[in-house]
Amino acid sequence: MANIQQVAKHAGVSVATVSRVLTGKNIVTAKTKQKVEEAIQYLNYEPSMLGRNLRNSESRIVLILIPTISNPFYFEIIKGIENMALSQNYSILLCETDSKPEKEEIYFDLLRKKMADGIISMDPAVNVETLKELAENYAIIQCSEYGGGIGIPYVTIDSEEASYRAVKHLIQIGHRKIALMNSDEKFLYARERRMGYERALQEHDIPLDPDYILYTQELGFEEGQLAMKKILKLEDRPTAVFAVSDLLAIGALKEINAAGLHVPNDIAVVGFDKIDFSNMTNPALTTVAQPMYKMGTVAARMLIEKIQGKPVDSVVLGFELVIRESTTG
Amino acid sequence: MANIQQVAKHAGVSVATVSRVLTGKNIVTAKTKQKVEEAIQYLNYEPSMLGRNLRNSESRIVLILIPTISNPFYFEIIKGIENMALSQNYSILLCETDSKPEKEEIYFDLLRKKMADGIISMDPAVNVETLKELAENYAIIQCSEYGGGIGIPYVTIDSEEASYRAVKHLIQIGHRKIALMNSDEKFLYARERRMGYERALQEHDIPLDPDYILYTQELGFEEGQLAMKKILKLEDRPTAVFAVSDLLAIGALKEINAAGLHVPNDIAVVGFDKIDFSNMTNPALTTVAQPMYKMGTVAARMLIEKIQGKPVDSVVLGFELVIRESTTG
DNA sequence: GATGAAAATGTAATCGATTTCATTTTATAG
DNA sequence: CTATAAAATGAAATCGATTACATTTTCATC
Repeated sequence: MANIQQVAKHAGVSVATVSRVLTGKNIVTAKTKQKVEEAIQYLNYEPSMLGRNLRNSESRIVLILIPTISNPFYFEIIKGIENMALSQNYSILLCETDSKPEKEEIYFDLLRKKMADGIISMDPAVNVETLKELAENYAIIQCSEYGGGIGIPYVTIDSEEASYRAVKHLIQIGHRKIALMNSDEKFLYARERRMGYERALQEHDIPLDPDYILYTQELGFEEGQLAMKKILKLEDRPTAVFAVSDLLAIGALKEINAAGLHVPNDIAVVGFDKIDFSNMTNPALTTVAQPMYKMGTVAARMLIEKIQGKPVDSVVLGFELVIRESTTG
Repeated sequence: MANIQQVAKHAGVSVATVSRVLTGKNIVTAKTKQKVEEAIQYLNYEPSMLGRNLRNSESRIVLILIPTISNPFYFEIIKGIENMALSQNYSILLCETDSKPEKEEIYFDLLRKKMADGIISMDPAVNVETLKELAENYAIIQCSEYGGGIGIPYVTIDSEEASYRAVKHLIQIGHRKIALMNSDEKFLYARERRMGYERALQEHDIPLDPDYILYTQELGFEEGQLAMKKILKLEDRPTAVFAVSDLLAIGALKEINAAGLHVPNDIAVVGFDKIDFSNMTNPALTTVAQPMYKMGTVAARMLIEKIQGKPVDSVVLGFELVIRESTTG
């Protein structure tokens, strides 16, 4: 496979001139340009990014950190990131951490070893201390999930308000016994969503029942089933469930069905995220739609600006409550 | 950020010695080794992969080509590939082609420009001619979907047999009017699955009804709904549907429910792939389980061997019919 | 202590591009 | 036609590692 030397030789010019033709930024005579392009064609030459990247001290690769690839919540975000990144000639490397520090380290190392130019972290479980430390020397953006007050720019939605609106919807259609299926409150968004839940209840003078608040380790289908099993065993059974992820809600749905109960007549269900599957279930799921694609493009743009050394500010995007069959029948 | 020169200087040795300590393959005195390690520690040095990769003429990155990230079918395969790759110090770059040649080209270029060492293609829509051409100079493996007879090693299952077994199951539980929801027969696997379907029918003297065979453009939920709508309009309505992907089957499920019919009492449904969601629906889906994780690890191993210049042979893995509520109630 | 082989280390080339600075060529004006 | 500025091109340094080859050090042996 040809290199730039051979192209230069074949075209009868110096490597500098070939490089000028390649990058297109410098002035080259039309005639020389043609000679060079012919040589490139003839030799089937493709410039090596290995050489270019070393010289430019960049890899043009950005890392996306997600806890698991199995949660469809990330799809649209990833698409947004990818499209923005590709348009700026960056490639994305998808990094599944399984929320394990040792896998995280593998990808952090890629950054330290210059194999990546920056990170978009969507992993709430990520080691915040390490992230903060890395952020001093490398470009890092938090997307969707974020640790507040650690000085790393983020893009997200107002979780408290979204949660408030979801619960308010349930109250407005007549529910007063509403369960909250939340994730571990070590995550900021979990605390915010509980606060929104409480605010909606308080506003309508509904007393808080601690039995109605459940915590799950992860946001998956099985955890939703498990939590729903517990809810169904409560003496004073709730008439509605607000789950902080669609997968949890879908698990709940399945469990309610298995118990021979009807959604939404016996128990109404609200999810969070508006993943594709939320529309495929029976009944279709009422859910909070995050602007995922937008989130992705914004995060990518922020990261690229950060890589270029520009200052970037955090962004809070809007959301939308999508009302479907699981609350209105 | 420090480079190898500075480490060498600080440790009072040559860069060669530092490199020897880094790679660990050459003999270095315990004393010098310690000096170097202290310098590395002191300077917070991380070797740059840009330099190393240029010198070694490798990127240690492999590409995974998938049509869309939204189909959960790819999850487990990707996990398999990733784990095997990581264990061999490769990183994976997930490439969504949207089945568009122009996006494909972006990723092929990464290979040509030495930014990637090889490709695992799972995209049946991939331009076979280009792929074949690339395979002459680069390491390429086909996974799950493959073009036969083009000399590129693949790992897959026996689609014809799997399809045969799925349809046979439907026949054994009493069905004779069985629809096939297939994808475009430009894909080899689609042709193979139709053949399996026909073989099962023939074996039980069930005449082929062309109205019972439907073709969809893609393998998603909406296409399943659409196809099911058509099936429900048939005068002589089938009592069972075999869909060549779980997403199609889930779309069918939803549509059957919407029509007020019951699965499996009115219509039984069988899917293909055993994606996570096939278990989350109501009722849970009978489906053909592909050994996806295994497929991923095998494909990754094959690719790495190919990169190392070793000869590799294609592999056909087993499958399993998972019988659940959508056929047996 | 001298000898020679083996072990440890150093020097310098190399991977393949980009870019600074120097040099040559071209164009413009007088 | 010459002087001069501007444009085009080339030579060589550079990015940061690895490694072939050369050189020095170590150490066992006599």
